[in-house]
Amino acid sequence: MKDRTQPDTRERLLRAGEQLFRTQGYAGTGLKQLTQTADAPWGSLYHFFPEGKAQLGAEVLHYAGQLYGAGWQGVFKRYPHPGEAIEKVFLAEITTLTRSDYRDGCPITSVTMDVASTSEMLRAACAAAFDGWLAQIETGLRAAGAPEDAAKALAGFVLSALEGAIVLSRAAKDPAALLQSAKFVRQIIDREAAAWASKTSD
Amino acid sequence: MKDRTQPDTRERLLRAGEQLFRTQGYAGTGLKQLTQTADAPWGSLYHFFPEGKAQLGAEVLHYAGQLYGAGWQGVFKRYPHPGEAIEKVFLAEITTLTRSDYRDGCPITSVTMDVASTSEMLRAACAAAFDGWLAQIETGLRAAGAPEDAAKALAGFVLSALEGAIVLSRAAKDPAALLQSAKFVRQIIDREAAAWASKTSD
DNA sequence: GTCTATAATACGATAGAC
DNA sequence: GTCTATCGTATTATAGAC
Repeated sequence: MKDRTQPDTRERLLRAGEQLFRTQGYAGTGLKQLTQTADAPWGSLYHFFPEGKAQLGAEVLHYAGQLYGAGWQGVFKRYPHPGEAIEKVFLAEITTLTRSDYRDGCPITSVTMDVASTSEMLRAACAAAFDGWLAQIETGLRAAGAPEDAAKALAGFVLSALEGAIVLSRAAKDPAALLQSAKFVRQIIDREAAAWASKTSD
Repeated sequence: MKDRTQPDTRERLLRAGEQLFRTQGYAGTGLKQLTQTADAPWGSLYHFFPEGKAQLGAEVLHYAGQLYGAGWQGVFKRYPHPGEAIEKVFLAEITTLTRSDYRDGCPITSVTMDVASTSEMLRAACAAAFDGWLAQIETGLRAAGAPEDAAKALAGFVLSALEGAIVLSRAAKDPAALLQSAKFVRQIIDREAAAWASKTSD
C-alpha cells in the first residue's frame, strides 16, 4: 500500500514478529527463527529493515497496535452497550489462549517487559500501541454517554485488568483470572453506565 | 539458614536475578551481567546453581514469590480494611516505579512473558509464585468476612488489575494506569465488603 | 530482491588450577 | 569456594555473488 516493492515478504516478517513476540518476547526471539517462521529469506530481513532488529521490533509493535486497535473499534461497533463489548473482549481472549495452548498472549506487554528499560525507542513504540487501544476504548465509552474524564479513567482500568488477567492466565494455564476479571470489570462499567444514563443532557 | 556454606554470595545472586528480571526479563538477562551485578565470582554461579540458568531462574522466582508474599501478608495485617490495604499496594507500586524511573516492575510477570511457552518448569514456577500471592490476598479478604468463592474471585481480579496496571505504567512512564485501577478496584472491594457485613452470621 | 557465506560478538556452560 | 581461561554454539549484522 505504501512502497510496492515486495509487500508479501515484508508483511510475513511483521506477522511472524507479532506471533513470536507474543509467545517469547523480544529478547527471546532470534532473527533466524523469525525468518524461518515467516518463510522469508535471510537476506530480505535487512533489505526491508536495514536498521536491524530494533527497527523490525518497532514496526511489529506498530503493526500489532493497528491490528488490535481495529479489533477494539469493531467490538464497540458490534456491541453498543460498553459492558457487553468489553466482556466479549475478555471472553475472546480466553478462546485465543485455550486454542493456542496459552501461547498467544499480548505482544505489547511481552515486549514492554523486555525492553521498556533498555531501549527508549521500543518503549515509546509500546506506549504508542497501548495509547491507541486506550483511545479506542475511550471512544467506545464516550459513545455510550461517558463524560471525558470518566471514559479516560475507565479505559485505563479496563486495559490494565485485561492485560494483567492475560498474564495470570498464561502463567497458570487456566482462564480463571480472565473470567474473574471480566465479571468485576463488567460490574463497574454497567454501574457507571447507569449513572451516565440518569444524568441526561443538561 | 539452610546450607551454611556461603550464604552471602548465593543470596546476592538471587537478589541480582530478581532485580534484573524485573527490568529486562529472563531472556534479556545474561549470566555475566548477573554475576557482575551481584558482585559475585563467575565460578560461584555454577557452584550454587549447578544446573545453570534455568535452576537459577526457578529459585529467583521462588525467592521473589516469598518476598512479595510477605509484603501482601504485612499490608493486610497493617490495614484490616481490605479496600484500604489493596489501595495501599497500588500506591506503593507507584512509589517503586517512580523512584526507579519505571525500571522495577514485577519479576514474575516479566519471566512469564519470556518463558511461559518455552520452559514448562519455569512456567510452573511463575504460576506457583502468583498462586502464593493469590492465597495471601484471599486470606486477607476472608479475614474481612468474604465468603470463600467471593474471596477467590476477587483475589484473581485484584492481582490481574495490579499486574496489568504496572505494565501500562511502565510502558507509558506514567502512573495514571495504577491510579485509575486503584480507584475502581477499591470501589469494587468496598461495595463487596459492605455486602459481607450486612450478611452477618447465620 | 534474493541468497549464501561469514564476520564479530555474546551467550551458557565446563575444566582445572588454586 | 573462588577464579581464570576457554570451548562450542547462537546471536546480530555484513559482504558480495546472482
